Amino acid sequence: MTTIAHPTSLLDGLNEDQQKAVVTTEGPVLVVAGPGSGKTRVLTHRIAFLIQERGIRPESILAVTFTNKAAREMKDRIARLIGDGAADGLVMGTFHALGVRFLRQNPGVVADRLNLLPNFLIYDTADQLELAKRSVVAIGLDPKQLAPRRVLSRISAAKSLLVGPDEFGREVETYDDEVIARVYREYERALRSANAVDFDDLLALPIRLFDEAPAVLERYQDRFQYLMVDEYQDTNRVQYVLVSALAMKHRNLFVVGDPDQSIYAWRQADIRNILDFEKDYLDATRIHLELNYRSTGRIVDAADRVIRENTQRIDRRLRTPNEEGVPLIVRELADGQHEAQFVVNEIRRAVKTHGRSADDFAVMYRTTAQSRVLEEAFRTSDIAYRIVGGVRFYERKEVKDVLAVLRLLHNPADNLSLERVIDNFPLGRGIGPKALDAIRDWSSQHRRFLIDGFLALVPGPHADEPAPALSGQARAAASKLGTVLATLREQVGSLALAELFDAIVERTGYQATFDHDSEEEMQRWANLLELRADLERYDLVEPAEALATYLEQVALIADVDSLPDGSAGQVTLITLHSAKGLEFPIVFITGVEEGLLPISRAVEAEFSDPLPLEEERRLFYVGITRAQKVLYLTYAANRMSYGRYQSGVASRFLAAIPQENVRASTRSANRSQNGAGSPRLQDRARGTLGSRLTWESEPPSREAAPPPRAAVEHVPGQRVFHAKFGEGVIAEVNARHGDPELAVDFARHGRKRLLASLANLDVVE
DNA sequence: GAATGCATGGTTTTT
DNA sequence: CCATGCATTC
Repeated sequence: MTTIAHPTSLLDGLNEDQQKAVVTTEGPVLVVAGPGSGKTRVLTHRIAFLIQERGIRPESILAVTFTNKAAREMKDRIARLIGDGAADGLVMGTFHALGVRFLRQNPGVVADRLNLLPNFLIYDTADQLELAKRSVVAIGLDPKQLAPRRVLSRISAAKSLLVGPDEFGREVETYDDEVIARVYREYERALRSANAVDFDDLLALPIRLFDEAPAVLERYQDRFQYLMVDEYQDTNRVQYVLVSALAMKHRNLFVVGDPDQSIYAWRQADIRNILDFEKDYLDATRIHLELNYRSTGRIVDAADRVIRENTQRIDRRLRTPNEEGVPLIVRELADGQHEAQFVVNEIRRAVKTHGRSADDFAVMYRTTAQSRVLEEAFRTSDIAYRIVGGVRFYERKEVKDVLAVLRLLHNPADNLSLERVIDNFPLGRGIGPKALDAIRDWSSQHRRFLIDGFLALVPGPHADEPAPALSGQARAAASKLGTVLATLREQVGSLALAELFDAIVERTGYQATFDHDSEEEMQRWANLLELRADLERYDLVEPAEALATYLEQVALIADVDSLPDGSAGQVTLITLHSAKGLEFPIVFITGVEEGLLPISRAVEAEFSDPLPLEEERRLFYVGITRAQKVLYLTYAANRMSYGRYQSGVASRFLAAIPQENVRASTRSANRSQNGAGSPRLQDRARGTLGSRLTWESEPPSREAAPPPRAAVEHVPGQRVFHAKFGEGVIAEVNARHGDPELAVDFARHGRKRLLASLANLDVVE
């Protein structure tokens, strides 16, 4: 082949192992790729290589990624390698997107065998929870006794293991199992009667589809000659079965993963999938990518030392050709607020003095709850930031409300959405439980959808048809709702989505409920306008298809998917889980404390089951290895949880990091750096004399609490930070009595008058 | 049927 | 702390 004499540009700049991974196109291949070892590069170059050098048609290639964002970026990179359009037809996406695709492409079989009509909806986590709750009630149990959340996680786990309600029922061991089996059965029934699927179904139903119609599977097996799966260590049983089935014919299965980055065992991810790959495929080629090109020597070394403590791993050493870099910065802060302010200050300093851009930074944390305090600090600062996850846009009440109407219009079987509309829209007023029961009776009697009961009450040509037994006010209210829904339904397919949005918020009276004088409600309305803008992007889509396309896109969107691919000039606030696969020049990992990282549940289980603790350590490892240049590790001596301060200690994980790689500083070092030494005794005396008011936001533990300090020279114009009020600017200083009284303008709380000795202000900058 | 107020329990992590 | 759910009241 000519490619040997003239090495193709697709191999340029790749090391020997990476090249091998690219050119080994035939047969099963396992790539064990450490963090920063260029696996995305290998994947993109390999796909480009298959198309350009091996002449494989793009539509014969299937690549599964962990997020839509990863898919998008890889497609872009491939286009850059071999030109726009050269990879058209390549199928690349998440497992869930792939699952939907299989279901959508086979509407006949899906309807006949799986009982799903083509307009089926994908229920999100909140919908699932609601459905689980109703299922608990439906079988005559109390959701307070049997937490829907727990039931749901059991159901989800079962589905991930391809265990249906029947099999689950057959294998019950305890009474608890038995009850859950009954809920599971009801949950499935309700889901199907709503013509809906949940996330787990997107993976499990394609497998049932293939079982029911082997010809369909064969078609895909024939088509996808080359399969690639990224993040293989985080696949679960269903995903494993799906991949195995698809790859069975051509056996060109290329999987990439890193057992040390397996962080989804709680989601039924099974690390054995990657560990046993060579048992499943005896002729597999194994390639190791161990050279880390991402991080400095000190960061790589720290990561290596940390992960080395795990027992459940293949021994290997992470190395880097990169320079040693600067030491890691480990810092203890007084509490969560100070931790957040420290992060903000460090970022501001680096931006000002080192010319860093905000998007060079990521702030990571274990639990989403931690993002609150961080956000507060960023909000009162002048630094642009972005939170990945948290309260998801599509989960906001007002957004879900309008989406419920859209979903109902698309899928009239969606009773959950209909009831949401009744509960939350002005139009639903006057329709109470009694009226709803009557309509429900009618619908089951006539074997019609619930929504049809409302439509049957609409005055007009069908007035002679049987209608639900309602009278008076309830009838009038239901009829009115029916009329609006009927009108809206007629407009689906002809109106553009944004216009449909307008019709909805207007005709249902929803828009009128927003109070213009309430800042909060105007924010909600702004959210809806954002939704409207989102809908406008579908103007180019065929109106008949637009609604279906939009709803599907909404359902499958992940938190990180909304992260712009390029730079946005914002600091990224993100959970450690979501950060997997990303990289940033400067990373802060916050809350590196016992109970948080590792999370308390893992600590509690430690002696009976060490695996969760090891997963926590892998999570920390994932976080460390996101950093390219600078890594900060912070923890707080006191942290607020459930409204109370609890004192904390540094995470055991920190102990593994060699001291010579660290520039540590204790809280007191941190303090004295802030100017003046600390005349603690005096101040403490004054502090106890002072009113409780100024102390209320301080940790109750006097020992652990930072002593108040004075002697910091305060001047007007100075930017300061207060644990409770956030950032502010000093407006006046009145020093008549030795202990200066300050007037501070806080961004969020307006002007406050504080005594310098008690306010415990940190000077910003 | 809606508005208000109190009690309760919950935070791991996400497609 | 907070969000949710239930009870009380009108």
